[in-house]
Amino acid sequence: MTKPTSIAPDVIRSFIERIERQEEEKKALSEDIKDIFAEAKSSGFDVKVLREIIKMRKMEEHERQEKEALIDLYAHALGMSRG
Amino acid sequence: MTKPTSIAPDVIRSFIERIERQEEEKKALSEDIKDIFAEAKSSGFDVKVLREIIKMRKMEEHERQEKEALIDLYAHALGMSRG
Amino acid sequence: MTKPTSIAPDVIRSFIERIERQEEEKKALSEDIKDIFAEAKSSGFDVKVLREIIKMRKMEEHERQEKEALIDLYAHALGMSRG
Amino acid sequence: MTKPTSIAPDVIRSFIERIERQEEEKKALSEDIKDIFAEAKSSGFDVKVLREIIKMRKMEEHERQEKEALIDLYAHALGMSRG
DNA sequence: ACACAAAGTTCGCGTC
DNA sequence: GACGCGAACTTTGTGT
Repeated sequence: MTKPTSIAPDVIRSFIERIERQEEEKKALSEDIKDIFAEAKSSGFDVKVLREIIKMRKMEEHERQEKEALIDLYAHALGMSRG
Repeated sequence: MTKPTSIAPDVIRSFIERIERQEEEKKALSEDIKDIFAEAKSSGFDVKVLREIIKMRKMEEHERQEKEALIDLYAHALGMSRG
Repeated sequence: MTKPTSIAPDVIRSFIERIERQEEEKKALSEDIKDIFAEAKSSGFDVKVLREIIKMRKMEEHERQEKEALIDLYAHALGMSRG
Repeated sequence: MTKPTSIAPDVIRSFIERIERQEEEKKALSEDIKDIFAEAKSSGFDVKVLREIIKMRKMEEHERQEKEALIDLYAHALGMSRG
């Protein structure tokens, strides 16, 4: 068996390119979102208000998840299992 | 009137020391909090559960504030002022 | 023609949901990227170094684009077109 | 003698409120620091540079402490005490 | 020691 | 064009 002479340039390149591809897609999505806000604005909506609403909806979702987590935690602390 | 020959070493020193003092206090508070958790633990409480409860209370407070912000935002968007 | 009774709840809902959908996709991509870094790490690569490389490549890309822009500028100034 | 009906609600409440109080103070300090930076900025200082200086001073302090610790270590190893 | 979570810091956009 | 706000990334701390 032969020992590799260096640290696999192909492998590292592959990782980097995969990541860069995903980041490109993320960037595209960010631009899409920006466009939607612009569209909403030109439909007469207040962008700041929209952002605030979206933020609140996200928090509500998050809070719901936290409640679930807390219930689980109590259940375990009390030696109960959920089934 | 005389132009200062350089950038006020005393002034910059003062700013830096004021900031460092506050950061010291912050660090002390972090340690206090750690101690309280340790104390609670040795009183038989589950630290993880405590953290979760505190997190949820914080979120509820935050959510309340967001609702206020949204109401303000709507009020402004609708040309109303809160008096 | 009927006058709308309020400020188009359906329209605002549509905007918000479109945005939320894109944000979900962004989040999914972020997790994908995280996974790739994890995979690279377990292949023996240093994540911090990888990040650094990616950052450098991005800067180089940026510089390349600036050079392109400059060439275009000159080309136009000289009445040339790139074909 | 009466058996407690549950797991000490007052005690847990006390712990939580003590922690929350310390966290409030931490938050207040963070805001103070922010204000000081703002004040420095409006006095013509570059906030980024200030941050960098503070970071360096912190590192130097850290190194100093390590040296102290090393000296202590030697002192103990040699049966000496610092008076 | 590793992974997840939170905090702090930096970057980019919109506004004035 | 500078300022402030909001989002993204990085880094530090915490729990497993």
